[in-house]
Parts: sequence; C-alpha cells; structure tokens
Amino acid sequence: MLKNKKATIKDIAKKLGVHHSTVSRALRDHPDIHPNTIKLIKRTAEQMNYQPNMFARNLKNNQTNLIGVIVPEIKHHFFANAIGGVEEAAHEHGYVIIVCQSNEDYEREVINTKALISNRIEGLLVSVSQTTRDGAHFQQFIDEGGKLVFFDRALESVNASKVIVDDYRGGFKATEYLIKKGKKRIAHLAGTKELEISKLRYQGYRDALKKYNIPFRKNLVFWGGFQEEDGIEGMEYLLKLKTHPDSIFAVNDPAAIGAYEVLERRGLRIPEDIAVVGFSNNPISAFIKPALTTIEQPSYEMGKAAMELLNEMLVSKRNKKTKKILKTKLIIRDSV
Amino acid sequence: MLKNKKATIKDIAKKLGVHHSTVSRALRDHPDIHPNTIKLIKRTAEQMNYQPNMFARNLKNNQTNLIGVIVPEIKHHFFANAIGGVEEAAHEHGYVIIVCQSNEDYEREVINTKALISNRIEGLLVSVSQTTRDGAHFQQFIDEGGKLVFFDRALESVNASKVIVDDYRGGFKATEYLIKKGKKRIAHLAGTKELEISKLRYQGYRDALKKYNIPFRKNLVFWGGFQEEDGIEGMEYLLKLKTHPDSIFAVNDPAAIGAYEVLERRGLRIPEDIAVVGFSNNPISAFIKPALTTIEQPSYEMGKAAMELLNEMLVSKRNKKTKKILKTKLIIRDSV
DNA sequence: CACGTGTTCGCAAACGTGTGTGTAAAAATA
DNA sequence: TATTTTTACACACACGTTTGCGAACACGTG
Repeated sequence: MLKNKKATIKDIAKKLGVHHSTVSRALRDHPDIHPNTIKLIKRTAEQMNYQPNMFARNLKNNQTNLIGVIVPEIKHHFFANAIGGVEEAAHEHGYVIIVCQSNEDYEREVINTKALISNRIEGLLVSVSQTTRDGAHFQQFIDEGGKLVFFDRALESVNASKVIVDDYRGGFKATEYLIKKGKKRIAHLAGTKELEISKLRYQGYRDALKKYNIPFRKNLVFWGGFQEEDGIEGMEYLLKLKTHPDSIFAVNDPAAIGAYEVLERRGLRIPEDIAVVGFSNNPISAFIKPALTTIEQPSYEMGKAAMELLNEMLVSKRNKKTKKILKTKLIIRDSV
Repeated sequence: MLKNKKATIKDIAKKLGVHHSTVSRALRDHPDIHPNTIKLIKRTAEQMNYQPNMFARNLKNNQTNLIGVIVPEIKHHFFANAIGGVEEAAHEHGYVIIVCQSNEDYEREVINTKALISNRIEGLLVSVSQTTRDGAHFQQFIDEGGKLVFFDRALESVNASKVIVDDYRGGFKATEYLIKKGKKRIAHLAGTKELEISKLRYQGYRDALKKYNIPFRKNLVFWGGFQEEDGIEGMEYLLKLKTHPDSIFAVNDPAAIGAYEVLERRGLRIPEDIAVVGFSNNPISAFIKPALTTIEQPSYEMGKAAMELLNEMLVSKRNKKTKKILKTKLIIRDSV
C-alpha cells in the first residue's frame, strides 16, 4: 500500500493548468478570480480530496488555530467537564484544543507549557497544579504577547485573566448554612495556601464565623489539598483533637468524601455526630449516603466562559486582564 | 506593551554573524559544527528565549508531533479516563494530543476528522459516535496513509486497528452470573446495532443463555443506546411486557442507572423484584443504593494501550491491523 | 485611434526550518 | 613543499501557503 501524499494547492494548479496562487485565491473566494474558475477549482479540490495544510498556512499567517489547555488531571470530573466546555466554545470559534495534564506536578506543568509554546498555540487555558509555587513559565508566555486565562485554580503571582467561581461567597454560604443549623465547632478542610481558590473559600469561612460571633479556632483548620487522601488525613487530624468539631466544611467534594471514609471507619454518624458540607457538586455526592450537601460549581460553564474570554482577548488584541466570577449555589442534601 | 515577535533561528544567526543553517545544525548537534560554535549558539539561543517553530519544522519534515483524539463526550467518566491514559502515553513518546468531541453527532465527527487532518495529525484515536453509520471519513484518512486506532467503540465497516475490552466475555460473564443466581427471564438493555461493542455484549448474553439452556426471547432485548435516557426508555418498555423480566443486563452503567430510576419510581425493589448488572464500573455505581454489580472496564488502561498501539504503528510504518483485547472483571456488589 | 479603466490571472517573494552541495582554510600525508 | 584529506562553515533551495505587483486583455470614452 503506497503512502499517498496528500494533495496540495500546487497539485490542483498543475492539473488545471493554472497558477497555484490562483487556486489559493479561488479557494478563499477572492474577488479577483472569475466565478467559473472558482467553481471549477473548488470542484476539483473536492474531488482530489484536498485538505489545506495548516502548517503552511499558519507559518505564512503567523497565527494558528490552536488553543492549549493544561489541567491537573483530565479524569477528574470537574476538569473533564470544564474541558468539554472549552472544546465546545473552541469549536464554535474555529479552534482546536491541545490538552495536557500536569498530574499535579510542577515540573510536568513547565514541560507542558514549553511544548505548547513550541506548538505556537494562540492562547493558553490553565488550571494550575497543586504543587506549583512559581509562575515564571506562564509569565514568560504572557510577556511574549501570549494570551492566558486561568480557570478555577489561578496563580496569584501571575497577573492574568481568570475565570473562577465566587469562592468567597461559596465558602461563606457553606459555613453560614452550618451555623444556621446550629453548629458551633465548625472545622475546615482547606486546600493549599498558594491557590487563590483555597484562600477565598477559607476567607468566606472565617467571615461567616465572624458575622455570627463564633470564635475562630486555628486548630480547626487543616491545610491539605484537593484530593481524597487530603480529606482523610485532615479528618484523622481533627478527630485527634480533644474536642471534636461538630461539623466540617471541606474545600471540595473529594476531600469531603475522604472525611466520609474516616467517619464511617470510626463509626461516627453523618450528620448526627458530625455534619459535612462539600464544594463542587461532584456527581458522586448525590449518590453517596448520606447524600452530600455541597456548593455547586458550574464546571462546564466555567470551561466555556474561559474559552470565550480567551477568544475575546484574541480578537480584540487588547491586553486588559479580566476577572470573571461565576455564581455558586448551595445544594442542600442530607449530610447536615 | 509590545508584542515581541518570537526569536527565530535567523535572529540568532544575525546576532552571531553566522549563517542560519549553521544555527539549525548547531541546535541539533550536527557533527559538522565545531563544539565551541555549538556551545555559543546554544547559549545565545537560550538567552534569546528561542523556541523552535514547530510549524516550519513540521512543514519541512512533513511530520508532526500531533495525535488527534475524537470521543463522543469528554465529560463522561469513561472517556475522560481514557483521554487521561492517552495523554500519559502520548507524553512519554513526545506527542501532544488534540482532543475533539463529537457530541454523539455524526456530522460533527466528520468535521472534527477533517479539521484534524488539516492539522496534519500523525495519528488518530477514535471512539465513534452513537449516530455514526458510515465510516468514509475514517477510511479516507487510512487510505491516505494515516494511522488510526479505534478504542472502545469501533466501527465494523472500517478496517482499522482497535483496542477494546473483551465485550463478548464480559456480556457472557454478566449473564452467567445472573443465571447462577437463579434468574430465568433475563432482559438485555442493548446499545446500538452498528457498534461492535454492542453486538459482542449482546452475543455474549445470547451464548450464556444458550449454554444454560435458557430460551432466548427476542422481546426481552431492547436496542437503545448508551445514555441514561436509553436505559429509562428500555426499562419502561420492559415493564410494559405482560411478564416482567426478573433481571436486567445493561449494556453499560448509565443505562443501568436509567433502569434504576424507573424501578425506583415504580416502587420495585432491586434486587428482590428485579436484579441488575451493568457494564463499565462507573465510579457512581459503587455509591448508588444498592451498589451496582457490574463489569469492570479498564478505561485509563484502554486509552494508554490505544496510544501505545498507535505509536507502534507509527514507528514501524507497517500497516498491519492489530486488535488488542483487554480483560474485563466482574465486580460483585448488591444489585443481584 | 489613443487612452484610461476594470477584470482575471501569473510571477515571485516570503514565512522559519532542514539539508544537499560547494568551498575556503586547516590539517594530514607524501 | 606539493598534494590530498578533513574540518567548519556558507549558499541555495525546498516544504505549502499567502500576497503585492504587474501583465494581458477587453471594454468604453473622447
């Protein structure tokens, strides 16, 4: 079986006895080309199964149809959904997306970024890794004129556009709900201190306590991370305290599920002994028993919004840093 | 803020007063270039923040580092996981992946395929849409020398490599398990007739019945699809029969969950009134009540295996069509 | 008929890299 | 010293596309 070379614009030109520039223009409906010629060229292009070579086109135009996306892990429901939203919006605007995962690893994130830059992506959409402390790789991309927008997990040290949910109000609402249900010793399984998302949810938690005159206790806050293991570790820590908390506000649902595991193992009942509120409304949270009360975080919409924002930055060529905040919603179920 | 143009090989050459071809060779450690020159060039390239332009390189070499991936929907757990596996393996081999979703829509799948071909992807990984009947768009890619491997959902009409699970034995095992638990009227919520995956699971179901001398009843099979809605529709159909089935083998977990909904609504108990077995071991299936007995399908491994197979085809340049079959495992829980 | 004007197309250069060939100078050999 | 070989680089072209410029031609106008 021979490896047929793909038809080029020149092949079409040769076959028709015209210059290849004429073919180029014809395919793009240039007014200088006679309608009949256009029709003829388009027909033979079709029949020769011509597909434009984006490399040559992009090389010439110095612009691509590529958008880079970096997430910690594709398999996580939230990111999978967000990528789905990104792809949807990208498709509408004629882009295709290159997806990389950092596996929550800083080094890998840097490598991904460089690879994407080499592939001359038009813009970059990032939800940063849990282990990332330094944002030089992103800053460099921006400094060279690249358009970047963070979604969900943004890096504070980098001045870039971002799409996030109202983490502050989400944290506030979750905590307030626990308070209104009569909880007094509310613990917080927090994320990592470097991520804005963690800090804002934490701040919402603190401000809710303050508003209702509940003393803030530093030892009721466990800074861990976003994985189930972090929730397990944090819950075990909290149960070692001489006075148990009466409720938990977890930074996200996986962490909350980690807490569930520990509580179940220790024979503690949810919500009678300890109430739990999560964050992100993972589909599992509706199915676990008791169903988890949580803060809904529109993942698909967030991906879509991030891509839309990126597109605006791309077409306007302006360099304003925008911050788009999506609303959250308290989903009341049975864990409180 | 000025949009700095990225440094090219020529910029480096000009700055150093050498020819750009020398720079090109130096960066690739060509033996014709003096070690000192190489060192000098590499240093200034580093300092000028040079990133090779993949477009120019690919255009010249007529090969890319791009792998196309088309799935029905990124957000589905199975596909998200598979994409994660693909990305992992692709990363190891120096590829980046372009991900598109067909939204179970044939037209969209064709558009995606064309777009990927235009972007001169090196190879294509596909799980085909539910509505796809014709595979001409894939066949054309293959005929032009492109390497394609289907994973999970393969199209029979296209002669291509594929990575699938042992759907036949999976279907067989699921049905056999129901039989051994004393079930006699076993219904099957099947997928679509065009997909091999559906047919094999169906065949496994039939052969298990035959082996244990249980009569096959055509009206106990509902050909629907892979979504929750299909499960709902199918279950409603089955409950309209004058004699209810005593158990259900669903083509996948979402369909099984659809069946759960209908049964719950009708006040029927699982597994006492009707037992249910799913397929794919969606994470939710462990959390729903009763926990769903299902066939485990290694999604991440499947994505990884598909990418590995594609890579072998790419490096060997051979054109053999390989079929890789992954093992399934029966996960026994509480729905039977 | 000379001229301007508009239509339709060809020519050539360019984008950033890679590579085959040519060619000085340096080194090795006779 | 004269010759050959090797070293280290320059030159030019190619990949497939886009685009400015200009040529050939047809037409209408004075």
